[in-house]
Amino acid sequence: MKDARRRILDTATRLFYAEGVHTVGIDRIIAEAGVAKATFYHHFKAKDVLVCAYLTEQYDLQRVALPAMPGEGRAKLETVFSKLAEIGSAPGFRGCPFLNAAAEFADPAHPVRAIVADYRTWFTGFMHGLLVETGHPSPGPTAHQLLLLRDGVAVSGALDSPERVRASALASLRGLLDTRAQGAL
Amino acid sequence: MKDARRRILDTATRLFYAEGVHTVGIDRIIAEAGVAKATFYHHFKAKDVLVCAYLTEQYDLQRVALPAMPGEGRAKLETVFSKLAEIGSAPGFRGCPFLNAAAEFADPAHPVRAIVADYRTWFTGFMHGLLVETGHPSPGPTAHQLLLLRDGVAVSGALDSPERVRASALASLRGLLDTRAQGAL
DNA sequence: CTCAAAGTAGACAGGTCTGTCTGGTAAAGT
DNA sequence: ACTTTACCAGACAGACCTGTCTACTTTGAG
Repeated sequence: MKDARRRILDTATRLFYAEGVHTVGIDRIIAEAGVAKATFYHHFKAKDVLVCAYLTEQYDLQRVALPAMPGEGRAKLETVFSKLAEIGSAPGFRGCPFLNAAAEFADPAHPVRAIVADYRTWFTGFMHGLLVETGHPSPGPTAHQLLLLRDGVAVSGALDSPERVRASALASLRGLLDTRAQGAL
Repeated sequence: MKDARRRILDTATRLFYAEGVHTVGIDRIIAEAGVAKATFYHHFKAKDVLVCAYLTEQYDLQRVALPAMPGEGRAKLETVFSKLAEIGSAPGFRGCPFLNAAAEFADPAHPVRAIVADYRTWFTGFMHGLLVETGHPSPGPTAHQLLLLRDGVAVSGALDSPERVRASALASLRGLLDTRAQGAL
């Protein structure tokens, strides 16, 4: 079967996300994916490579899905955060895969951290673009504030009761966009 | 020496925070603390107990330090977030110990997660109290929004360049407090 | 048809981890 | 003087981890 690599990556995605990268071993992945160990190491030179492949795929998925959401400018911002809050309050949500992975890899020089940094840079730029569309007076600082909000939604969705997340996310978004105190102080 | 327990906890705090809980082993802790293995297991029945002691101590420290900060009501809120941003942009900052620990313990029933949940409940209540002092019209939802902001500051301080964190934290705080769109939508 | 690529099963080496245990020392209270 | 408590040094068991290896089978392209 040609889809052994696909099965490995799907299984790893499920287990890494649900239980963490370090706690899930290769033996578990190959057992649940139904592949032999040699097959695994044929497709992925080491476990770290698999972890990077997992995160890169998540990055690629978001990079396609978020810009494809409906709306323009401010409406799209509301749609994006509404969707983020919906995901973050859904059952099975275990936080942002990038934040969870970064917490498990303390070394900032690790390749995993580079992928996380790339994702964050991309997300901030995506926010910046939408803010420029709306004619926001300080898109740079505000884009970073929206990154903070995104992180808060992801963390709180994983750790707190999910009911409040959606309301807080949208209220915060409006607070950040409507205030007159945008700049640094 | 009676301070073996203290040395163990100090060493564990330093290593757990800097490198993560799972990646730091008992052997490493006892070596750097300069204690025998039997001494370690005399004071802490298991590694998990040490992890809980580490987090509980961090919780206790914050529970004392934050309310003791200067100011009243809104001024205290600004002081608190200013301090959080300062810590979050200092060298050596590796994120919030509670969030990092929670990311390493996927099981919500684990004792570590209970400590994290307690901390978050306490922090939200602390915010709520300060908001009530300021006469804020919707202290409940806003307190939760400030929890999200706190999470964002902690995460971004660990993963992004620290310069922007302080400005974003205070601008976001003002945005959340000054907006007219507080409630759920 | 042939042959390389991709697959299976599973043993194995070498390392790390937690937690237990033995054995002995030092100090401190009673 | 005695006994308990805390401490040190380090061996050890048992589990688990990653990554390599042998040996064999399947499959698909040329």
